[in-house]
Amino acid sequence: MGTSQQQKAQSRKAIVDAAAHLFRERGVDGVSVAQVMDAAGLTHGGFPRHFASKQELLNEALADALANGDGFVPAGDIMAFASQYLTKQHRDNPGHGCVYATLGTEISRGPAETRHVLSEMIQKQVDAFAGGGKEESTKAIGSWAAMIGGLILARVADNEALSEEILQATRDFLGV
Amino acid sequence: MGTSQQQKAQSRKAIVDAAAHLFRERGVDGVSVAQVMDAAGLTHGGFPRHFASKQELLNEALADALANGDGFVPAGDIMAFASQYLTKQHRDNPGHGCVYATLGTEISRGPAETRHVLSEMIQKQVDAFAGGGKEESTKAIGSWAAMIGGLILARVADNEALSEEILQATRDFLGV
DNA sequence: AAAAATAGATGATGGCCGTCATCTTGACAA
DNA sequence: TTGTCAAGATGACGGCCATCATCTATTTTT
Repeated sequence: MGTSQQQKAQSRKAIVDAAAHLFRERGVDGVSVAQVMDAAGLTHGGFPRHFASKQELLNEALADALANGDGFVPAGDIMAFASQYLTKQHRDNPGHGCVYATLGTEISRGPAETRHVLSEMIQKQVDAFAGGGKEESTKAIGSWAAMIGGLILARVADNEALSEEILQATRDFLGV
Repeated sequence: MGTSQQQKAQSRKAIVDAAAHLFRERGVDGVSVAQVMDAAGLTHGGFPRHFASKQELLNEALADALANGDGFVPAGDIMAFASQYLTKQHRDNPGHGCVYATLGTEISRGPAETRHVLSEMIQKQVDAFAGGGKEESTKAIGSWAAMIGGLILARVADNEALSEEILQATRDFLGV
C-alpha cells in the first residue's frame, strides 16, 4: 500500500484532528492509539510512520486545537467570548471545546513536555490580556477562570436543571 | 491471617483514605487498585473483601473526601474560603485539595453512578449558597467557579511566575 | 523501466490492570 | 476447647494497550 507524500500529509492531518477531538471527548488515557487511528480511517500499524509516541501526538494535537481557535481561546472582547463559552452547546460538545476545561487537570499531572506545551499557550493568553492594563488583565484572567470552572461544574452535574443553573449563575456573575 | 472485625474496619478506612488521596493526586485512571492497597498497607488480594469494584471504592472515596471537608468544600463566608483556596499550598497539594479541581473532568466523562455522587455534592453546595438570596447565590457560584478554574490553570502552568500570576489575578478578581 | 524507498496493513510482544480463585491463619460462636 | 468463618496473602487469568517487526504494494528516483 504505497502512498504518495500528499496522502501522507493528509493522513497526518486526519490523525491529529481525530486525536484533538477524541482526547478532549474521552481524555487522553481514555482513548487508545488504535482508536485514534481508526477514527482517522487507518489501522494502528501506520502510527509510527507519523509519530514516535502517543505523547508526541498529544503535543501536536494540543497545539493544533489551540492554533485553530477550535480550542476556545479568548479572542477580542472577553465578554463576547464568555457568552459563547458558557452555553449548553459548548457544554455538550467537549470534543470541539475548550482544551483547558477538558484536559487541564490530566495534563497538569502528566509529563513535563506536554505540560510545557499547554503552559506556553496560557502564557501567550495572559500576555495578550495584559495589553489593556493591569485592571483589565485581572478581570480577563479572573473571568477566564470562572468560565473554565463553571463549565466543568456544569458538565459534572447530571441533571439539566442544576447544570443550567450553574451556567446561568456564572454568566450572571460575569455580567454576560 | 484471620483478622478481627475492628481491624477490618480499620483496613477499610485506610483503603478509602489512600484512595481519596491518590485518586486526587494522580487521577483515577492513574492509580491501580494494587497501588491503593499498597498505600493502605495491604496487598491487592484483600480488595474484594471490602469493595465489589474500583468504581465502588471511588464513590466511597469521593463521599469521604467531601464529607471530611478535606475536599475543600465552601463553608461559611465564601470570601474567607477563597483566600484559603487560591494558595500555593493548595495548588501544590492536590492530594488533599478540592475534588472538583482534580477529578471533575474525569468524573464528568465517567459512569453515571459516580457522576451522580459528585453531582449531588454540587447540588448540596448550590442549595447552601441559595440561603442568602439570589444575588448572593450568583456571587457564590461564580466565585466558586473562578476558584476552580484559576487553580486548574495555576496547576498547568509550569513556571512559578506564571502560576503565581494566575493565582494572584484570580484572588484580585474576587477581591480577596 | 528498473530499483529503492516508504505508507500503511497485519500481526506479535511485553507490560499493566481489574478481578477472581485458592490457601492460610487468626477471630468468634458453640 | 473445637469447629466455622472470614480477612488478607499469593497467585493466576483475560483483556487492553503502546510499541515494534514484518510484509505489501505503490510511489518516487535513477
